[in-house]
Amino acid sequence: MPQPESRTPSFMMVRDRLKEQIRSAVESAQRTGALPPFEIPQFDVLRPKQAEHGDYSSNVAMVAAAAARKAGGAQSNPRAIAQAIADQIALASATSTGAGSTDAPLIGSVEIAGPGFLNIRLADGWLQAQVPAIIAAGAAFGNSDRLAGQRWQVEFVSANPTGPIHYGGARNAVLGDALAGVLQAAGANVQREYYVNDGGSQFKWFLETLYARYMNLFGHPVAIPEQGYVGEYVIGYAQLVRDDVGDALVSMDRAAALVALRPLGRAIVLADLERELGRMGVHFDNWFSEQSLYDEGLVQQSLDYLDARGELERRDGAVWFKASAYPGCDKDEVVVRSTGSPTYLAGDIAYHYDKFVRRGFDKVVNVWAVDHQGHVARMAAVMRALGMDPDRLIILLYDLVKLVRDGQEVKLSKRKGNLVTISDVVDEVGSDAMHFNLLSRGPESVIEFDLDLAVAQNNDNPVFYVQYSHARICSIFEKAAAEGVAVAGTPADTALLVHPSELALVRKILELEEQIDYAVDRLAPHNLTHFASELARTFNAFYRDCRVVDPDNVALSAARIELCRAAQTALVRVLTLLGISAPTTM
RNA sequence: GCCCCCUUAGCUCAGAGGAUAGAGCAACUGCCUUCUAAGCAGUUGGCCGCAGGUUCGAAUCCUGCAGGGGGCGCCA
Repeated sequence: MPQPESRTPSFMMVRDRLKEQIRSAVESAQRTGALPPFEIPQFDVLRPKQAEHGDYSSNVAMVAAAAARKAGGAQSNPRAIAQAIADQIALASATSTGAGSTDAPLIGSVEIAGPGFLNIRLADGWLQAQVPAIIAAGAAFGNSDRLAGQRWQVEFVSANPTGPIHYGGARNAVLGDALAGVLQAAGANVQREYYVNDGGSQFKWFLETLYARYMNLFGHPVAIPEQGYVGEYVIGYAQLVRDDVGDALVSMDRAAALVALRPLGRAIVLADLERELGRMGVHFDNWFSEQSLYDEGLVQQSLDYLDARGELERRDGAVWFKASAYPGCDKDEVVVRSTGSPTYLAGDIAYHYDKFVRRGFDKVVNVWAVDHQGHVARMAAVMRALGMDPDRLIILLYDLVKLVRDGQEVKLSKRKGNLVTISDVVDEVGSDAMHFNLLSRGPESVIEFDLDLAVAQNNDNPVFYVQYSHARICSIFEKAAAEGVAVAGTPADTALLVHPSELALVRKILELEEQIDYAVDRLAPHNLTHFASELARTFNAFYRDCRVVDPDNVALSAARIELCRAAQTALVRVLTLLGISAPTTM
């Protein structure tokens, strides 16, 4: 059978190809006089909910009817217009078959239904030909070039460097990581960045706590400051400091010791953050220091820049950013206190100046918890004040995670010390279950996560369902190899795949591209968890209906092995994007 | 008071202006001589918070209202 050798991993999405074919069919119909001349309006190609309505449907005839009527044409019945378009599509498909084309025709049939929908069914031959193409695409399957050439940054987590991250931060981590993944899949050059807030008061209180714990190790009764961190983990950090420098800080005066402690404490807490995030498979390309903005004078530089543009004002001894001049902001914001010390916003202005002006990212996504929503309009104002298009900065807000244990909500607080960390939850439910759970809902929904239930219902967790399917595929490969029927990777005639469950599986696999595109569109990857479940379910239906390993039909077995490999390709791809492992046995 | 988000099956949630609103869990009924039954098939379950509007068509867009959550600091 003809193999689509020329197809690259990023071939045009089916939906877009259909749209193109429909458009040219309309134009052909207009040329032949079947349709009156009119400007082709915006129309949709979408996936019908009902399977009987085909693989795709289009409302082109309905929206064209209005346009035709407006153009004064006699033909304005949507169903009649649909018929004219369908005729042209059928004609085009029939004539494109020959001419030595390596591409099988995409469209199998077109039907007219309801008020004038065009219901399109993909051709079996085309579907069969996609199986080797999917396998060939491998880890790149589902990629597109939609964002090719663009430099993106996703800044996420960015929890204060004062100790382990609480569970709510896990949502930020999985969301940012998955988002960065789909942006990369869409062709963008993506940097994952963690903004380290080592320049503010929280870090200062952390250092003072660390100092107190350190001194306590040597029997000196230094009290933990009132705003310090009482969690016992700081004792562990203090022991690491002692391991590193011994009693060198004990004899120093307090101020000098704190200065010396700054890089030590920073390194210790960052190592802890990195390790903890690493346990969930989340890794950053860059850890950006807030303090460095001050050390390099960038805060002053960007404030001077705003001042020169007339965006600042001195009032009541403080320096204000005139945010109220911008939409969504009802008041000005202090950037330098009357005490002379800059506010957090001053650092943030410099930080974003750095992101866009110095480092030149085309787009930046900041993943923030919803309690920072007041900061969103402010940052848009900052962008405008810096003379940049505010659309280049995208703030992705996600709502909170309510952790429930023993029927009661667990309050998360580093200060109180009854910390529930990411590691705690990874220990309890596992990284994979946590990823799936936190990524199966939209960012704006509140998640109530019952730890007891998660443990008790381990087997009912959808993530296991999906992983089980993958393990099942691997098991089939072993079985096939053991029986000497077919080895994965041997050439096969995928035209033998004609069973409805086989073709349904190919269809579902091919949907991944659109799912990734949709996630990029919305900058929210939660549709991918649902897709993963659907893909697994579709595979299981195929598994039920079609025996893969059959010594009496080696050719068919080989073709089905290839289909399994294609399914595996898609499963691994979507699980990888979600930060979930694909175990070979369970 | 002003601003933002949410409200869909008993529960947790999807739903991209399209046709008869979907999954999972829970409940009930079947299916292992079989490549993983950690699976599959089926049944039950809905004034899509309420009321208007926009249009060929609204869970989806607009307005108002109710309920829930969050934000409005010379905090970060």
